[in-house]
Amino acid sequence: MNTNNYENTCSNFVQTTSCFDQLTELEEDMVEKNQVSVVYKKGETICKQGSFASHIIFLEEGLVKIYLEGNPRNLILTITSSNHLVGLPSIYEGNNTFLYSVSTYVDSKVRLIDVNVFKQLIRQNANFASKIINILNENTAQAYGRFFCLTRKQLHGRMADILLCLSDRIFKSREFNLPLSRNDLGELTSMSTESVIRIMKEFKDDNLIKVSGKSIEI
Amino acid sequence: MNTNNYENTCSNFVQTTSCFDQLTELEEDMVEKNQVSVVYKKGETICKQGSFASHIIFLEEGLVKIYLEGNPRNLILTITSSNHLVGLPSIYEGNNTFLYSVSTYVDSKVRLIDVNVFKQLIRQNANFASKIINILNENTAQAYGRFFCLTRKQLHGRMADILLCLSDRIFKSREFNLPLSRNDLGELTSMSTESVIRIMKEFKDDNLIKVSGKSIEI
DNA sequence: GATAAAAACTGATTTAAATCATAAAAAATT
DNA sequence: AATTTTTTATGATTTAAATCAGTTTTTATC
Repeated sequence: MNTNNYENTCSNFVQTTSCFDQLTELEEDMVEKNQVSVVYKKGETICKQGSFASHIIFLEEGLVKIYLEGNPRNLILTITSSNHLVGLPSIYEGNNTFLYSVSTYVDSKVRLIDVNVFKQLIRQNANFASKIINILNENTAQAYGRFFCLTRKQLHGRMADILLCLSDRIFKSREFNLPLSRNDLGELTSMSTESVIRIMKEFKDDNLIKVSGKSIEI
Repeated sequence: MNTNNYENTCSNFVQTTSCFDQLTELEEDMVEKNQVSVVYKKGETICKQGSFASHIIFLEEGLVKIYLEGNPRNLILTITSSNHLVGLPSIYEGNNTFLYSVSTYVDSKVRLIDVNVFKQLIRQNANFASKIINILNENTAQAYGRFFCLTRKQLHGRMADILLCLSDRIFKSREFNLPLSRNDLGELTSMSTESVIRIMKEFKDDNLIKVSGKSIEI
């Protein structure tokens, strides 16, 4: 990975959530007994920034946005797809609330794991903790990339970056149906909805992308 | 902590680096034997983004900036003072380079701890790993706050935020000698040096701050 | 299928902040 | 102490991007 290249910052790499592989049978059992499966419909909110974080969220299937609430506009930190852990930063001492809100773009299936069980697993299983550290650090690397991108690049660069990242990391195809609205793209790139529209139009006119309805081809 | 209040984002809270308290005597010994102490003069670079991260940096004494290199301008992620660990995000699998550069504002004393020893400690001591997770998560919380601040607030808000944070978290006084240049304040607030100067002047004219030389009073 | 509501689009206008140009002051170097 | 270099400062100009105002299209709801 080129660390001087602040690209592909909309989401993180596919994290093999191998952290669970580190658990003993007993520990796996403990997780099993202290989790619930929940299905969310498209557009629903899984967790709300500032509310008590009683559980860690494992996204089994679906697509969600992780965002900071702001007035009047939110800031989308990442788009996250299947098999990712969400809400890890809420497990540190002295903070038991969600740092961000999470809501779904499509129907999604999650497992909610008791946060205390999760903390206990970290304290008793160093290999598990080590994997969690890996995940946190990867998220940090991604956050820094986005940080740079949003504060130093201008509109066209930010838009291109996000479209490429969605293509590379989320949909893994040059052609995909984008469930994000223009407003969401705005909250993701930190620009106004009108600017998103204008730039998308320019990209279209320059034959960089093809748009028809929700379908986008790069 | 009010999670909807994106303030005080220049630095993180004083992290009691209690992570080392979790080590056994044997482990402490291992750290002891695999670290070196280095003294850096003001303005020197401790580590360079993209270079191999062979060690974790423990800042025993001093003041440093942690920043992403950019052309033409850098982005300062945080200002860090004594007793903090630096370079933790570099320890994840598949990445062995520094995510950021670090350089000193004042003469500083650091201990460089072998990264492999550090990784081993994490894998063998879950309590240690748990503390590291705490630190990482606190850093993440801070980064998100800054993220929001830099992308959603405008110049005056960003400047005020940084000055207050420096006062609260770094110097712990309403009056302090600021070793950062106007250019650094710009890289910290993501604005041009000229804008920093203009806004500082406005704050001065409005009697929000008093400036004489490097000394600032809020 | 009609109506309401939300999202997408377009052009005109405003504004925040960068850039440019240049000077003064402070710090570092000889 | 004289010099060069760096930092701070100030005003004029430009520019990127937001805001505003309005229309069209799509989606959701009755």
